[in-house]
Amino acid sequence: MAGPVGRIRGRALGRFPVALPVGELSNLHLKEEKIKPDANGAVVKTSANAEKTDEEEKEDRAAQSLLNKLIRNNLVDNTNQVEVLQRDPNSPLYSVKSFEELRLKPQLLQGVYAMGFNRPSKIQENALPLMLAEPPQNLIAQSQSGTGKTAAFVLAMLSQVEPANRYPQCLCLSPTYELALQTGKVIEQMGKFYPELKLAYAVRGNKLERGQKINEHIVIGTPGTVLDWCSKLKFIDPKKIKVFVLDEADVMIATQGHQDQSIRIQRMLPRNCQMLLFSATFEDSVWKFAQKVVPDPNIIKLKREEETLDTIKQYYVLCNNRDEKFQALCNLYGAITIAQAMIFCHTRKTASWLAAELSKEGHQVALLSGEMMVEQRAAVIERFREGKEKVLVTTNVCARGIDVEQVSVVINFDLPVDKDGNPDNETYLHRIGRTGRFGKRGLAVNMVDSKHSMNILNRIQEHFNKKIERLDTDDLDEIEKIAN
DNA sequence: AAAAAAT
Repeated sequence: MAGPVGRIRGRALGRFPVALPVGELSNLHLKEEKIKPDANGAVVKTSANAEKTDEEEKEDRAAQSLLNKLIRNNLVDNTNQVEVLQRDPNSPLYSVKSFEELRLKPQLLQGVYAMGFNRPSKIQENALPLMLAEPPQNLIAQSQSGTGKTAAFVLAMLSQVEPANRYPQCLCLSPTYELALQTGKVIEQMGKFYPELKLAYAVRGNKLERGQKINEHIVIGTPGTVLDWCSKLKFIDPKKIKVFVLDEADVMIATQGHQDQSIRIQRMLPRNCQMLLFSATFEDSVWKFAQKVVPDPNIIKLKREEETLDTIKQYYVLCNNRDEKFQALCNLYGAITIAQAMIFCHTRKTASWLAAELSKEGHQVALLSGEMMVEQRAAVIERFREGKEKVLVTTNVCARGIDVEQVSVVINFDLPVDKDGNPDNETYLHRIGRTGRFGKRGLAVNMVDSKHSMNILNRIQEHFNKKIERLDTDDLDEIEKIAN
């Protein structure tokens, strides 16, 4: 192991002095001319100041040579799996290996450990120091499903809360009702050692009285309700929000997603509000848009080949029509109910049809789609979380973010396609990411029912450059194989 | 096509 670099010195990173190797390291930053277009052709900006004095040039060269040395000594991540681009040239290239290093408030650190986290995950190592820096830094961060993004931004929100101030200081948007509830629970758990901390859910079904004011410190919600509460209904004063989080950020700012409402909400926030965007996927055009709407962003980006999780085995089943898909699914039922499974359909109609048909065959399944009442939706997802339901038939409403550890199989009864019928690679990755959480093994089975859908699957395969193997559901040995 | 929505 290489010796220490620089000297350890306190530094005002975050609200508390942080011990970190500053000295030479503090001069380390990525130069604009070093940044090349990434694999997707996007060029990312890192440094605001263009002109440099001779002195600065010299410092830059020294910093670069130190960086090279550090890389040789493996002190800096040189695997190139991720690109971490920091905006502030004066902040050190820095990642934490323990939660203690972040100098979190004690009650927050207590919450972290109470949740069973021991060491920061990869994304947490890199994102937390940036998010907790002083002054607050904006961040656009990409990390695979099930790698701890939620805990990362929840920590960022909680560390900014001043409980004495009885008004919303942090706002987090989720694309769906179920995900908002889930993220809310994480906030509550992680913040449970702040006795005063209050959280408000701005979601459908939560009715407030006219003229009422939200005095909770953190608001978690879905875009439509949050926008209403901020504008027309005036329940929330957006002017005092310090941290704005977009979870599943790509779908939140996509034109065909929740762009309208999200941007309208963003415009109501104060200019110096910290913006944090997190997702496992950022399709090229959305990535560019994200960099336009986030001022001076820091960036954590995955290379295409690192987007998929190797722990998730992917298969396809070849059928000729919907009835054959149904039969194949019935053959699989025994294997998938060893643990829990999620079955995705393209429409609400197909989902409810499929749930009904499986029930008729004597297979117990639960159904969850956006056409149901929110109370019912909350009850179903709760039963699924508790393991009272083994199989959940659903639509894209559950494609993103839903974290049920026992889910070991994801079935795409219909392949994910967008409104033009093209393969929806991002949704594919999110769907299969409902399994294989936190390094666990997972299985994805795609049901192909025509030449057309085989073509879609092939294009998904090519996009991720990942082999999807054929599975024969009439062969019991094969099914045995997937059941482990 | 789904989701969001006190319209």
